[in-house]
Amino acid sequence: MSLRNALLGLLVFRPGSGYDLLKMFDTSLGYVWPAKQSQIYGELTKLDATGLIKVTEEGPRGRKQYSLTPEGHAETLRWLSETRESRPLRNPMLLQTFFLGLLPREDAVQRLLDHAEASAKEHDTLVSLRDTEEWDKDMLTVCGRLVLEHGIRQRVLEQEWAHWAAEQLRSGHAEGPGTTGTETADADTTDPGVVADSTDQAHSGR
Amino acid sequence: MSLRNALLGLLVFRPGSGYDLLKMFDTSLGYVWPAKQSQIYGELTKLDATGLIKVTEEGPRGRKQYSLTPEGHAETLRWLSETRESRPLRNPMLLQTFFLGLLPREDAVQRLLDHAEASAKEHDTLVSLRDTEEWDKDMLTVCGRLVLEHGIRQRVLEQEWAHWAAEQLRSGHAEGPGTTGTETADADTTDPGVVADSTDQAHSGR
DNA sequence: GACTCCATGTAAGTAGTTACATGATTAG
DNA sequence: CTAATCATGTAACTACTTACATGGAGTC
Repeated sequence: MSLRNALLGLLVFRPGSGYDLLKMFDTSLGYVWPAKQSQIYGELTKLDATGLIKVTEEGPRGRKQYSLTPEGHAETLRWLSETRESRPLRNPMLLQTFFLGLLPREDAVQRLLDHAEASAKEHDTLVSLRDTEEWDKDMLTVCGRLVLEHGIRQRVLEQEWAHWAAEQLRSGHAEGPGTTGTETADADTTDPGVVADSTDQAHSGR
Repeated sequence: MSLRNALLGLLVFRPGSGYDLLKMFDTSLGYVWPAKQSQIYGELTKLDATGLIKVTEEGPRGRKQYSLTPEGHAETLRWLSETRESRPLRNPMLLQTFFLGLLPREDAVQRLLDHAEASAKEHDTLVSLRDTEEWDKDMLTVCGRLVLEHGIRQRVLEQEWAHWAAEQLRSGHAEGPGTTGTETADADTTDPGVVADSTDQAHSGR
């Protein structure tokens, strides 16, 4: 549903073709909501069919310029005022972190440091974007700037967290995958399962 | 692909049925990678078919206990060492923020404050989880704790950012949608109207 | 006997990705 | 003339969601 609202939102500001919208996704909106060409065109067709947008002009090369209908405009305001969208639910990087203990400890630590470094690079990109860009005062750029600032702070968080986490692993005494490890615990669930039955795991990481 | 790796990852620690895995998603892993019952069962069937897991025991009520095969184990280590998963790509809340300027200013500000408050509540929940839980030293809980800490820091960030953003909107002088119609600004490309007087975008985060 | 929990599965639909296919217009 | 850019579309696939359907086992 969100792609739909993203498209409608963009069309509030000015009419545009699928191609125009695609460019806007690639340069700005895509940071928080990426979309592929095929998905955008498909969604526009659906929006047209439901009457939330309509073709108001046709240009060269079969260009179709879409504009919001009053219903589309109303729908956008409804979406903004009646729904509160939440944070992202899935975080692949944290999923991997959850299982990082299966790697040899130095590898796991390195993993976290790599993440910190990657975040630092992204941080710099975003900061220079913030400082280079013309930031006038229209709604779109004011709000775009709020979003950008979120991204910057996020990258700072990632770095700080990753360094902290690396330190935890380094100093912690959690066993690596090759040692017997978990035996301290196991109070909770019934199964003493623990990985360790086969010794070959010791060096399986690399 | 990630659900697959999440399931394999859990099965490294101990064999379990679809039902067991579902519970683990609901209580821990689901914070970073939610999954529904139907998807889990479907994925397990596929993993069984590809030989990454197999049924090692059958219990009452048709219970099937799955265990990793050596191939499944290798695949998990490959996933951990050879792929680096990235941050979430889509953030519904930020998508909405991008268009917040379409609401009357006080509504937009309120929106951000609501987000701050919701984040504060989540923060408290996570903190009490951290402080209540038994945190022994086995791999799973050590890494789970890293993930939890990320969540806590994230909620702090959300609050700080939301308050900052609300302040930006409050003090900024961009017009709300009621004042000058952006909606009337059609075909001309560069400026969808709505700007206003006063100066400074005082900048920067904290 | 009723209720809850354990346990699995399938069907229909939405959302998103990858890849292919086609052609017009413009700038050099 | 040729390469880049503008412009749209479709087909096949993977991932995820919602809803339905069924039944065994334990417990009050």
